Amino acid sequence: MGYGMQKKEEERAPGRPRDPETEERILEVALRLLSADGYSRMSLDTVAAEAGVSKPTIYRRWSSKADLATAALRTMQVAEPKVDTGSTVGDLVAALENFSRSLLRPNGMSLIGTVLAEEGHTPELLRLFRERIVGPRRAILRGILHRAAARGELREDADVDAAVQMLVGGFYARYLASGRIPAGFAREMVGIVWGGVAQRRR
Amino acid sequence: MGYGMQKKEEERAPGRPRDPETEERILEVALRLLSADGYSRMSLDTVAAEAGVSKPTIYRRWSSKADLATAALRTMQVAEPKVDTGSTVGDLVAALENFSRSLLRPNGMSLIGTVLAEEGHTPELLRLFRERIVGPRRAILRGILHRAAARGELREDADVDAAVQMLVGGFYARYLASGRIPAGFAREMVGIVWGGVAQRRR
Amino acid sequence: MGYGMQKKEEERAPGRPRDPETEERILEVALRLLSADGYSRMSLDTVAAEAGVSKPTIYRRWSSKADLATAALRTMQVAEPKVDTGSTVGDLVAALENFSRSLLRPNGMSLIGTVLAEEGHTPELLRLFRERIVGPRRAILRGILHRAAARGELREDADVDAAVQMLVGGFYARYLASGRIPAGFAREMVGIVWGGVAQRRR
Amino acid sequence: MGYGMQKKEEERAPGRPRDPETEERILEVALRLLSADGYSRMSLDTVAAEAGVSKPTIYRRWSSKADLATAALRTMQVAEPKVDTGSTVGDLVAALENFSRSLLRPNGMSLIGTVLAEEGHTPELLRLFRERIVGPRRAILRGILHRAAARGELREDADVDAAVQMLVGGFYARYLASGRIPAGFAREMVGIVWGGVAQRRR
DNA sequence: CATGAATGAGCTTTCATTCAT
DNA sequence: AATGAATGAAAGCTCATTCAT
Repeated sequence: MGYGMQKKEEERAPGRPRDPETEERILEVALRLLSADGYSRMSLDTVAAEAGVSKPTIYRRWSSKADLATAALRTMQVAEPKVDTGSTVGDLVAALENFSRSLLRPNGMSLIGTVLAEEGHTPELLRLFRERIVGPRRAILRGILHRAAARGELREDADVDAAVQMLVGGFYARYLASGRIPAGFAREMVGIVWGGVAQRRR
Repeated sequence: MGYGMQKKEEERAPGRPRDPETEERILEVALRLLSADGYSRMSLDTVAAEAGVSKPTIYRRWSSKADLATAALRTMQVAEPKVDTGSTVGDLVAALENFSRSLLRPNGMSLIGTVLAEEGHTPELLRLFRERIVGPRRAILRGILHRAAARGELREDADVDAAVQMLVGGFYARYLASGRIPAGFAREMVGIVWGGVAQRRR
Repeated sequence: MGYGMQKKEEERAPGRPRDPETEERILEVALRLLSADGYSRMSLDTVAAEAGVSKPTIYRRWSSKADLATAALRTMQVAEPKVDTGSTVGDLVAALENFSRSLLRPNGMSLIGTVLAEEGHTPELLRLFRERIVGPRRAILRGILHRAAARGELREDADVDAAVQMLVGGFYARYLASGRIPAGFAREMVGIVWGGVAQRRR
Repeated sequence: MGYGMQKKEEERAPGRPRDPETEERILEVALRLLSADGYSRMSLDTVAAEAGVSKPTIYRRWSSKADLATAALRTMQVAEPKVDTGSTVGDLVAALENFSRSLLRPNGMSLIGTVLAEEGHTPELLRLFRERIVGPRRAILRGILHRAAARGELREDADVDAAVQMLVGGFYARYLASGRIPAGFAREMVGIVWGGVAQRRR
C-alpha cells in the first residue's frame, strides 16, 4: 500500500457533519406529535420548535411532511420481549399483556387512529404501520400458535390467522367500546380462543 | 310577496322559520366529509359550499366545528337488521357479516380512525361514537349470546363481553393488518369463539 | 303589476356589501408594487398591508397572485389624449411626446421589464400588457399614419407597421441605451421616418 | 492516484488552487438561469446544483447574489460578426438580421426584461447590460452610418443616434407588440430610415 | 479551499370564526 | 334568519446567507 498516505475516504465525509442527535430528536418529536395530534394537526413549525432546529433542517432530511411522518413511523419498533412461560396458554397471555401495555400508553390508540383516518390522504402511513408495527406484533402470536401446532396441540382445522386477529382485535374493540381494558382481559380472551382451537382432550 | 321568499303561513313562529331540510343537509355533508377527510381536514368552508349554505348559517345552529362534527355523528344510527336464522351460530355469523359490510364501505374505517385520532383534542367525538355506533352494534351480538345463555347453550363461566369484543375486534385487527377481509372470515371467527364458549357436547 | 310589492331583487344584494374602494385600493397598490418591484418580488403581504386589508380579503377577489397581478394590469388604460395639430408630422410628434412622458414616469420601464421577464413563468402578464397597453398605443400612431395615407401623403409602398414600431421602439432603445430621452428626440425620429414614408415632393 | 484528484503541479500558489473551470461553469449556469427565470427567481441553490458545486463555493467568489448576477452579465459579449456587403443599406440589413437572431433566441428578450425590471433593486444589472451588450451593438450600426456619412451618403443634418435607436428599437417594439418578427422586417425598417437620412438623389 | 449543515425571514395559501347588512 | 365580507393565525415550503468542519 505504498507510503500509507492513501487513507480510505469513507471515514471522514467532507463538509460539516450532521449532529447525529438532531435526526433522532426530530423523529422523536415528530412521532410524539403524530401520536398526540394526528397527522394533519402535526405542524412542522411545532416539530422544529420542539426539536430545537429550524424548518430547513428538517427539509434537508425529509422532503415533505408526509416523508417526515413516515420516517418517524419507521423508527417505531415493536420491542416485545420474547415470552416463554412453558405453556402455550401462558405464552399467549404474556404476549397479549405486553401488547396491551403498549396500547394503553398515552396516545397508543391515537396513532392507530391517525393512520386509519389518513388512509385516504396519506396511505403510506397505514402501509408503514402495517409493516413495522402490526406485522411484527402479529408474528409473535402467530409464532406461538404455530409452535403449538407443531407440537400437535391444535386441531387440524384451526384457523391460526383468525385466532390471532381476534386476540389482538379484542383489545381494539374493547378500547373503542369503553377506553378501558379490565384486568384479566387477556386471560379471558385466551381462554375462549384456546377452547376453540385446541385439540379436544379425550 | 315582499322581500325574500314567502313560506307557508301555517307556522306561526316569529321571524323567518328555519328550513329543517337545511339542517339535515348540513349534517349529512358534515358526516360525509368527517368520514372521508377526518376531523381536522374537514373544513367548514367545504361543508358550507357542499350544503349550499353560508358559514354563518352553520354557526347559527352549532357553536363550533367540534359541535357540528358531534352533531353529525349523533345522527348516525346503526341500522343493522335483526337476524334470526334459528341457530346461535347462524345468528352470530349473520350479524357479523352485516357488520363487516358496513366496515368495508368506503371510509368505513376512516371514521373510526378519526374519532380515535381526535381523542386528545375532541374527546366528545369518541364518546358519541361509542354511544351511537359502538354500543348498539355490540348490543346485537351481546343479545344473541345472552339468549343463547338463557337457553343453556353457553358454559357457565363464559365471558360474553370478551367474546363480543373478539368477534368485532377480529375485523378491526384484520383490516388494520391487511385491509382485506377474506370471505368466510366471520364464520371462522364464530367457529373459534363458539368452541370456546359453548357448552361441551357430551 | 298587481300590488306593486314585488320589487326586483337586483337592487340590493344579500349579505354584507363590499366596500367598493377596497377593490380599487388593492389593485392600485398591486399595480404600483408590480411596477416597482416586479412580479416575483411583489408580495401579497405587502399588498395587503399597504391596502389596509387582510390577505383573505385579497384572495376572496382574486384566486392567486398571478390573478391579482393580471387584474391590476387590466386596470391600466392608456389615456392618451387625442392629438390634432393640423399636420401629420405635428400629430406624430405630439403623440410620441405623450408616450414618452408615460415611459419616463417612475417605473414606466420597469413594468415593461417585468412582463417581458415573466414571459416564461406568467405569460398572461405579457398577453394582457399587449392587449391593454401596447395595442392601444400603437393604434393611435397607426391611426395618424392611416389618415395620412388616405390623404395621399404617404408613398404607396410605405410600411405603416414598421414605421409605427420604429417610432415607439426608438424610445425603448434609447432608454435601454442610456436611461435618458433627449429633448427633441420625438421630433428627430419623426423627421427621419417621415422622410422615409412620405410622398416625395416634386 | 492519491487523494481526490491530482492536478497539474506547475502552479505554485499556496493552498489548493481554484479550478478556473469551476468559475466559468458557475457563471454560465447563472447567466442561463438569469435569462430564463429572471433575477429574483434565479436561486443560488439551483445555480449551485446545476454547476455541481456547493453554495459557499459561490460565495467565496462573489459576495452576493447580485454580485454573481452582474458577474454573469459581464461575461456576455456581443459576438456580432463584422458585416461588409459593399453597400450601406446592405450592411445595415445584415447587421440588423444578426441582431434579430440574437433577440429571438430562447429568452432573448427575457434578459432585457429582467435588467429593466430590476432597475429599482439591482441597478448594476442595467448598467452592465448597457455597457456590455447594448453599447457594442449600437456601435456596429453607428459605425456603418458614420462610414456612410464620411462618404457623403447622409444628409448633413441626419441624426445618426436617433436612426440607430429606431432601427434597434423597432425590434423591441415589434416583439413587445406581437412576439413575432416578420421576415423582411429589417429591410423594411432600413428602407424607411434610409429614406429619412440619405442624401436626396438628384 | 470546498463542503454539507444550519438558519431567520419570507413566500402563497387556507382555516375557523365574526361582522355588517 | 341568512348572506357575503372580513380577519388573525397558522400552515407547508423555499430562499439568500453563514457556520463548522
